Amino acid sequence: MPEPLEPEPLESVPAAFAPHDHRACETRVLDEAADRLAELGGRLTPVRRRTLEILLESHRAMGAYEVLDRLATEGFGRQPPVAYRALEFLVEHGLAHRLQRLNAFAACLHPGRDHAPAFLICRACDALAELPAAPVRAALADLAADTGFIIERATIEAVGLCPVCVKAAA
Amino acid sequence: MPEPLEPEPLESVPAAFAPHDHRACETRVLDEAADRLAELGGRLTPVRRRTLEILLESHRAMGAYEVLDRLATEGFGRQPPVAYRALEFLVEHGLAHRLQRLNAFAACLHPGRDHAPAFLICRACDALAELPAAPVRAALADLAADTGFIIERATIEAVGLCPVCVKAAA
DNA sequence: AATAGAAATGTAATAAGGTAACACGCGTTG
DNA sequence: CAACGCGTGTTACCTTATTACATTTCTATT
Repeated sequence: MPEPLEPEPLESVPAAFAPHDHRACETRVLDEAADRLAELGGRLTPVRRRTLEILLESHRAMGAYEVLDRLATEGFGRQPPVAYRALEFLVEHGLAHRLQRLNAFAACLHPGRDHAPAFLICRACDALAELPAAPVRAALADLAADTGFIIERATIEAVGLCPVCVKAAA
Repeated sequence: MPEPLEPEPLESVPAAFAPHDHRACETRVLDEAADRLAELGGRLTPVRRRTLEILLESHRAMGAYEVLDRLATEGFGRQPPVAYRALEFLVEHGLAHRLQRLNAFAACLHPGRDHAPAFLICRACDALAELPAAPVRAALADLAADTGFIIERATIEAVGLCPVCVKAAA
């Protein structure tokens, strides 16, 4: 049964992996994005806004060219830089993430100040969950500290099966 | 994969970040590779062996096309699949790693020991260190377990400055 | 030794991902 | 009104990776 939606759910099961009111999800993120850009000074132009909406339509990571196709059919430019620039803008302003493993992008569901999540990617349904990764990063920082290496950015991405697909497989 | 793990002679500063007898380093890995393949049944053919040697020549991650150029000038095929297949073989047999963040490959310096290391990549000198990542993975597994997600593979890569370049910068 | 089948190697062709360089239009602002 | 920065669009090109298929080499039998 669909779970009731709480205002600020500290999801023990990320929303990506469970049925939820996705419309609300989108709206919330778009609102937050506007706020955030007001603070930071960035402009949420039509292409950029549409790009974010496209990313938000599913809990999936999308390739730049997939986004581009969508933009092109909606009357925006059809050359790669159009998508890359919009995506880069979103990433720079903390509104989207870039997933290295997939060479793909996803909307950021929790735009916030210092925000460096880990990702869980379901290989069966492509669902993508964004987890607070503080403990993981701490562990990594510990290791690195011993070596004298200074971490500037770290990528933590896991591929596997989400709860839904685990059940489906059984 | 479930292999007896010898006590790891873990350098507190990975060899990649410090001067060391690299010739010995190469020889050791090549020997271990041969052993490992004898067990597993893989064949270390000329292209494959040469590919591993090329990766071993530096503590860096190399692009597939960089490897391919080397192979081609040495008389092997000059089409991409030549390099990709050899690299894929090495990765499958635990003799090399694929770095997602860089779209690149590196020789595995500890074949058979820690099959799932974390990587530290120096953005200044491209040095690459391979660290046992058990604690990091444990932390990640913890997070994932709460969600019911089953991790099959995880990528943990950090970019920053190695000790040598930190000093150089100062 | 002969040979069928599997494994490995090679090729060409193309897909997918990404960047550089430049032109135009639009709002600010001096 | 310039002059400017910024955003958007374009063309052209580069890098990375895969598909499909032909050929050679190994290996395990007879």
